[in-house]
Amino acid sequence: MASIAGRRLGRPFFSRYTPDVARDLLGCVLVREIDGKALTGRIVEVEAYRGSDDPASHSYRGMTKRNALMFGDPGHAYVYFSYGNHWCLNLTTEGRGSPGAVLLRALEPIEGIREMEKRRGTTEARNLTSGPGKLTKALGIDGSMNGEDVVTSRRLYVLEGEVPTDVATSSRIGIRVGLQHRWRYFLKGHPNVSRRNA
DNA sequence: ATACTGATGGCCT
DNA sequence: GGCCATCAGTATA
Repeated sequence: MASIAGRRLGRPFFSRYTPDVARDLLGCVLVREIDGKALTGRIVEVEAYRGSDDPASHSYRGMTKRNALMFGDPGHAYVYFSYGNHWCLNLTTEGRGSPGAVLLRALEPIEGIREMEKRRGTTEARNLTSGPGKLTKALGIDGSMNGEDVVTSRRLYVLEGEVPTDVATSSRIGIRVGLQHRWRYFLKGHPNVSRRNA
């Protein structure tokens, strides 16, 4: 395995303006250790959600039981259940009281591909982790990971990667409000992003 | 290629 | 009760 992965991302990385954190997560490597195996993937698509004036963000209507992690310390996993079927993984950002999180939308599988195929029930490489619900299923991430501190955790963390050269932005996907913010960041033309166009 | 739709459950009004 | 930060399948072209 080529050593494209470096140090673990620390608290200061996540303690910044959410769109900046989102963009800088591209190229980094998400690591999930489960059952003695490492499942890893390069982050190729993310979205930023933040503040009380972004109607697309869970934090828009103030703190609730579900979204409390967005208001808490940066560098924690915020995992929520979506559409009755899927788990979505976010990493919290900014500082205590300034709500924000980055939704991880797609990975390029690196390590543990066989295991991911088993968990996803497909061997189609392009389809393995090309969506927020798909990547959590491939990596065995569910509500039990909610609140995990990715700065200290041994089960879930992020390593520095190569800084990508071809980053594109767009409106966020699957929402009907807050479209003015171009807070989706992805690697242009990458085969594992969740949508080919836009 | 795009378009729709059922599955399925928690959250919020 | 309505609305989702989704996905896989089916239908239509």
